[in-house]
Amino acid sequence: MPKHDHHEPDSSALRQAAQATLERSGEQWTAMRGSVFEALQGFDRPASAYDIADAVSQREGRRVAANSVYRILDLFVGANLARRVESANAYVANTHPGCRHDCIFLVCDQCGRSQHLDDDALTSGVRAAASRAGFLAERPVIEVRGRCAACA
Amino acid sequence: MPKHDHHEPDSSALRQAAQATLERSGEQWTAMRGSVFEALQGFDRPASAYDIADAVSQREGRRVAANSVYRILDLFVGANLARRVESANAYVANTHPGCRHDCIFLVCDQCGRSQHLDDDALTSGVRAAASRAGFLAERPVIEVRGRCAACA
DNA sequence: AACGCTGATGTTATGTTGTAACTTAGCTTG
DNA sequence: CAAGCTAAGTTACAACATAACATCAGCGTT
Repeated sequence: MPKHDHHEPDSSALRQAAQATLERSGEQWTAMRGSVFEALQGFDRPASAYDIADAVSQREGRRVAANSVYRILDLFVGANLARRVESANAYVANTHPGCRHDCIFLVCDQCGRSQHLDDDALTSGVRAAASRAGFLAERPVIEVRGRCAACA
Repeated sequence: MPKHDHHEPDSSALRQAAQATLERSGEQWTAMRGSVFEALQGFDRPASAYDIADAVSQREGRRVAANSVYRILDLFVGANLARRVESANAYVANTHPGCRHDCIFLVCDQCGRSQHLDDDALTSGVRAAASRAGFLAERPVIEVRGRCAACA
């Protein structure tokens, strides 16, 4: 990974992966969608649709309505490019677009940042428990509110 | 359990248990709080603060602001008389006030009803996973969206 | 080029959820 | 009764989310 690259290779790689994933699912990668994705990536914590609308508005020098952002975020969530953090009414970019598994978010009540955990044993345990109760699990929501290491 | 009782003994027992729990925590059980609790109990699915405000307004024949309901719901959640279902922006009465453990909600996307699971192995697993990540877990949010047995 | 189709976005309006700030009422206690 | 407290009322607004309809660009067809 070249250290001298000014264009943040990780984030541009992620953007490209997101684009590829979206296109593979038969959707277009438009300028607007690119802007929304980049704005989303630019936050270091879950961002609300309105946060993103503001960021995109800045970046484009014109008023972008929350409305349009919601549409695109819904698309992203459906295509797994982004995740919704339910307990924060906010969204994060998925760092592994294309890989579609349940995940766990740890959300700091102090700084607002979140980290992402994968633990298939746990998530499949949750699905199994739902199943034993006769429930058809479609979307587990597993989040933990508390204090992150930096804020504890 | 007497079948002929018209006053629904379970729910009045629950109301009494809730009252006892709240009072044990040093808070008053006022008429308003009673109304809110009973309204909450009266729903067969998670109810929003506004749903409850409407129900209480009906029941009391006067306008009750959502505001007041939120205050009381927050109190109830703090005292464990009620739980908030994050993925539904709604509240349910806790059928076991006084016993303060993590719980899992299964929320049906079709009928909106939710059921409550207890699975200490799972919830402590989630807390442990957070802990391993250096995160101080304060409030796990474990919910599953999908279809209930009746709607599947 | 004119047409009509489609998908994406813009625009406006409105609905829903949640808080904040301040006031009023009722109770308790000196 | 006055002071002090807690609960609840009132008003206003902030934040989150959706609905309905208009516009526009691209594209294939005539």
